[in-house]
Amino acid sequence: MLSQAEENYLKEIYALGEETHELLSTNSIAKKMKTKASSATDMLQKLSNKGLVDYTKYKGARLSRKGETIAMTIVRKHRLWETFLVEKLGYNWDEVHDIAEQLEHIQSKTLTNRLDAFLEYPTRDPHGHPIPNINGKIVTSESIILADLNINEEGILIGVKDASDNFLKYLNKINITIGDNIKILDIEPFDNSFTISSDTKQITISGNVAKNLYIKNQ
Amino acid sequence: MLSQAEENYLKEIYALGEETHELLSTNSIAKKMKTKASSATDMLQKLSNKGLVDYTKYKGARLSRKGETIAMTIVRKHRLWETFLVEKLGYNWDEVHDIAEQLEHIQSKTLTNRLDAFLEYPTRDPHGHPIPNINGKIVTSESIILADLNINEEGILIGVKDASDNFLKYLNKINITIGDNIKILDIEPFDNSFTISSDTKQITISGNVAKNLYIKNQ
DNA sequence: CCCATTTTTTAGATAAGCCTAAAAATATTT
DNA sequence: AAATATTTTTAGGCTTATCTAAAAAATGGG
Ligand SMILES: [Mn+2]
Ligand SMILES: [Mn+2]
Ligand SMILES: [Mn+2]
Ligand SMILES: [Mn+2]
Repeated sequence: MLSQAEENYLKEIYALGEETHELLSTNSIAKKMKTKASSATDMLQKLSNKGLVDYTKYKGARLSRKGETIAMTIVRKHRLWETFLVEKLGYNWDEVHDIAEQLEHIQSKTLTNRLDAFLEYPTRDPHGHPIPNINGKIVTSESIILADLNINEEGILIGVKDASDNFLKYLNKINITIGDNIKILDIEPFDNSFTISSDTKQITISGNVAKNLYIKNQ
Repeated sequence: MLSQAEENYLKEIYALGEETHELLSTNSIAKKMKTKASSATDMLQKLSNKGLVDYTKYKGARLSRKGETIAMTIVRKHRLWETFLVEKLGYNWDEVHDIAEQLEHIQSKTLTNRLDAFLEYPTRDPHGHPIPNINGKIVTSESIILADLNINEEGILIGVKDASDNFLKYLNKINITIGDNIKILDIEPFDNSFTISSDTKQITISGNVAKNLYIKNQ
């Protein structure tokens, strides 16, 4: 059985490496864990001894097959609990992360799957992030980044890349939610900002914001 | 913020002292925590420094006012989560303790109360144990022990005192559940066993079992 | 390719929570 | 009331996860 600290490391190493699957630097892992590089080194050595990461001194680390499997179970639990908190307890999408951060560590062979069933097998969490299934596999429709759309193209907002408090609160403020139909009206080459219509309203968002919105690939 | 270990101690000290409110010996606390007396001493010193127990070296300990308040919030969480697991996720009453043992430590100002509302403010958990309300107060109808009833008296089973796996599985086996209408048919003075009718069926239980069943005081 | 800078690892400390063994206090017997 | 037994505390160790400071390795500009 892994400690909460070990599980948190595995999950964040997964998040960091998800896209590139490259070796990750000790520093990048330490930063993600909000800790010091020396602490990250300690943990990488421990996880390496347990066969959960492939780690070479001074080179970097990535999850092993076994480590990735465990990381997926934690991601699954995190996202299912977030879904529970929003769907069943009425929380907002910007309120659930810290609670799920704790709930993801509950150890029970059956709990996760019963929760999954209770929620009727959701495929995405409140931030639109895909929920791994019981086998740890992600099976969801592909998505693209809003910033990659051209003028006059449109699609449904299915998720956010950055799920930080600040970003979610910003989206609340400009009244953009998952499920909105978004159409690109204009792209300003000068600052790369996007003018979009979302359902009825029309707004302008920065290129940075546009890079953090996932649109259903249709 | 208290550690899980500290919270577990407070909760078990509460459970031990609930009835008598007497000073508790280090040994009794150690036994309840399934740990060594020296470890219990360490913890009692720490809790005493934090003002959560009143502790006198070589004499014993009891919860302080402040410690009891905290203990009640943990008991509340434990029992609400057990109720959730049975009512919403379909667990049996003998399967939920270990999971609730973990869930009771989730820290969130709002979660417990939202869960309470979601469950429609239950007053008893799946074992019939009273659930403290948002103010930490227990407000439930009084109950008496089945063993205190006389021949021909009857009442509704509202809870069990011992909620151990073994006892719950025994009750499953003899088909006794909370809500059953139980009537005392005979009490055998020789071994203090009780012959009872529970709904339609008629069975004999030991005096020990009878001492662990709570009947609604009517 | 060398030297300075940056990154990473190691060394040594600390705090929590547990342990065993020994010492101290208390309780029980005779 | 002494001797013995039991209970409780203390002393000292271990593990996990963190930190700071120092050492070692890697990197990159000239
Ligand atoms: Mn976490
Ligand atoms: Mn999420
Ligand atoms: Mn617990
Ligand atoms: Mn219970």
